[in-house]
Amino acid sequence: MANPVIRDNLSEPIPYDPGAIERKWQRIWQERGTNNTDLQRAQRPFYTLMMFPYPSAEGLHVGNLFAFTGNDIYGRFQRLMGHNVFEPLGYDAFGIHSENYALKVGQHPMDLIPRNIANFRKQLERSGLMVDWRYTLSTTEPNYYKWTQWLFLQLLKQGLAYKKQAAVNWCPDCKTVLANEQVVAGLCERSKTPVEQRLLEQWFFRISDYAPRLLENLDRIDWSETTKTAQRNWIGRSEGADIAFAANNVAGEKCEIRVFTTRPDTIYGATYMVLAPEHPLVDGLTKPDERKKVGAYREETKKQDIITRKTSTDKTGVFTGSYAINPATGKQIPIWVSDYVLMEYGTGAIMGVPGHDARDFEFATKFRLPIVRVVCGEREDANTPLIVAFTECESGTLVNSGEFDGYSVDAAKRAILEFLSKSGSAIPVVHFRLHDWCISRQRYWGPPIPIIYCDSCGTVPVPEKDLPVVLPFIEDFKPDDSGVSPLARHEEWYRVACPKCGKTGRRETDVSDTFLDSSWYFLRYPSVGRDDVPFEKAITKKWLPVNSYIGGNEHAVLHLLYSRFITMVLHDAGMLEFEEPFTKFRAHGHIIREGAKMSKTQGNIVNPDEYIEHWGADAFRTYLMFLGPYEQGGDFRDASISGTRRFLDRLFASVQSMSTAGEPDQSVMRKLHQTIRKVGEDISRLSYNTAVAAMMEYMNVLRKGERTPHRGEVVPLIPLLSPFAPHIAEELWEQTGGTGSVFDSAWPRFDPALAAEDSIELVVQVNGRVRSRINVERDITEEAAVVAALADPVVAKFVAGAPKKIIFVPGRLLNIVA
RNA sequence: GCUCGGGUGGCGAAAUCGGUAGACGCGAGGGACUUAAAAUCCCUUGGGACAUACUCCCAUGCGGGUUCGAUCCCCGCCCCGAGCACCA
Repeated sequence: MANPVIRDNLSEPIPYDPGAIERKWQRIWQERGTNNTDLQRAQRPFYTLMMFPYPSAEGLHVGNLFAFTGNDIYGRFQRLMGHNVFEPLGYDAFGIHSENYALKVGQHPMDLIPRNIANFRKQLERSGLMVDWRYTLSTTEPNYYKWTQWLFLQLLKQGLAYKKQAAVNWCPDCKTVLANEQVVAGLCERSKTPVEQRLLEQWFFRISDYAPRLLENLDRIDWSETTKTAQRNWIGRSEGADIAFAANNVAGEKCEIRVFTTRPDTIYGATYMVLAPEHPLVDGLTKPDERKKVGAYREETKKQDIITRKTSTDKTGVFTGSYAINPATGKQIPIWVSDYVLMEYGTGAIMGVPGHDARDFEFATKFRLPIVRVVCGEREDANTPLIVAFTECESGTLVNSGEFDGYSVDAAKRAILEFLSKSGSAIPVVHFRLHDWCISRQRYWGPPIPIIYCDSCGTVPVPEKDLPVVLPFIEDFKPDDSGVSPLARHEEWYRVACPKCGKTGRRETDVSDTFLDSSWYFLRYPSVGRDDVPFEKAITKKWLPVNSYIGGNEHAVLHLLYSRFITMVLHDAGMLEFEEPFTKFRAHGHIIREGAKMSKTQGNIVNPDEYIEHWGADAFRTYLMFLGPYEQGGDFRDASISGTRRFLDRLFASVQSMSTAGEPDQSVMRKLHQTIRKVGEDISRLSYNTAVAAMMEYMNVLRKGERTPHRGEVVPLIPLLSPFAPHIAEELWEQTGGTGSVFDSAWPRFDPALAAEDSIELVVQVNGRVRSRINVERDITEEAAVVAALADPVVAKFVAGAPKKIIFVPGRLLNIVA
């Protein structure tokens, strides 16, 4: 292969021209199919997955490239380690982002998205990813979302999809449903109108049924601890009790109010009860005199948007006029209604224990309800006044609690629960805060939910053979004041024959959440091209679960949880053999610039094209990996890119000038083998910045004092560098006579014997302070080391008499305690 | 408020198991080459004391503790970032 660089002066070394080299190798990879994986014949399959991007009109972001490059390096490394690596990439192109952008620029997403994708593809190819583009996908393609709809039908069949009324944010001015992100401080982000709650019929998935399993499996998967912690908190297991409080409703009938508490030990301190405004018992418990007030309060809380309601801490509430009986004390306690109690959690009712819960304390203070101390700390007694709620429980002891006085909190939890259970008024329960997944979106740009409503047959699923329910092209896709999706206005699409009886029915006009699109895309990649099945059995068995997944932690509790849920559902339906989709997951950090996350509003976005143009994709990739620890992210600073570029220049120059005469230098070869080991270990644990540093350090040794490096010292560095800078590596591999692609060669073999040092620098400390460093044999004994150390005048100066104690760390350090 | 990350030179950072603090890179200063500049190459570069060297002292957000020895472990704070947030 001819060198693309034209030499006009043969005495000058050929300069490194990344633009030419990168174009050349991107062409060759394409022609030879270097990045393609033979999925059928692969012997050692390794599936590496990166989070597919949303193809924005602005194009590829440095953050995308940071994420993809880190994945690509890992994939290329695994290939050099002998695996058949499959590295696919696609587009998450449905959803509110695309739709809003299309609305803003006055274009149709069906026109916009394909253009964005084409642009992304071009940018991605320039960045040198080892992606097998034969297996790409976009969630907006009918042959993809056909299976997203199929997935919905499977959940329906399993009884895991259901419809119920739920609140959504509604902007009365824009007359549209808003996503939570579009509500800023209770106002619509566009019109600044106060947002209201509207109740709509929406589809839900029973992810909460899977809460215990989603939680327990976390102990068995190799994921970033930060991600697992986020999921644990999100799933939110809490152990406690359901306790029944007896009351009489206004009609004089007995009724029972069930509350959930994690602190049954504090029941003697329960001086009132609170029901959520939506609680079904509120009507029956509200006395005629209070009806007006309670009704008004319920109306008012309904109006509040979801976010304001969840985040306001100012306590409000109204008294129903009724009382319940505290089952422990037998006393009457007032029943209140307040929106600080949420209908969605627990039983929608609580016992108010103002002495030992900060929120109850605030509420009781505001409404002058009695506050009773039932737990006290070491320096307190039953009469110590409460200025704030006492919530420390570890060392607490019960007081004012009848026969349980003196019990520790832990003992009391068990004893009181047992006592209440006997009378049938309490049962131990475990609650999870994980809510069912609402997948309905009253929008246009998504896969239509495959349901038909028929006046005779009710809710009828679209038969699988009729999938996909194609999203029609409609000119006016803007949401309107009907509160339903714009699709409802498209008569000929909306009216459809019922699959059961043939009479005219109505289609479901909501589309599904984009997180449903992305909850299964990794299952699809290996089966791209198979239109008869969502994922083909044999190929899925061969390639899944995913071996390595690296992505942003912002998806810890959304995409990553949904994917696990969907995988479990398909496993339970007998369609998948595994129940966890990603064997290994690592969360990468984020690139910031000038102290802030890069964003358009901050005006600190970096366009990768310009950098690639100027420095080359290889230098840019290497820089991104070098700027900080990959799992923590780092600061993007233009100035530092020159360092990684210089490093590549020096490697390129070394290959042009290396000598073939004689033998490689032994001490350089020692450093080489130490570098081989370090780079391999560092890539394995995603410590990319130190891997690059190690190669730079080796380069410094290689060229120290303007020495001419030997061929044997230089060539092994090429595969080491290749995951980071694939183009220059291919070029130099070819120049040094390598056959085929460097990525079909092998990772250099590490030889421990060649890496071992004969002599070491032993650190000598006196009383833990470094006083000297002495050169000794690698395996020097403690006795010999002490003799050598005391021979050092500086050490001797600090050791007056006989040493009291000697600490010897072989090969490293000697500490003389004088 | 809760949870999880962080805090180390002028800057980005390293130190994998409690054992040389600051590898590697940027920037800065000096030098070589050049008519000159750029590029390249070489040297220096945490602070302080001494004229220099040897050497010594100080230094990993702050205050304590454990240890022969702490950037690392423990206790109590401060600050920054991310996520969750009236979850009973």
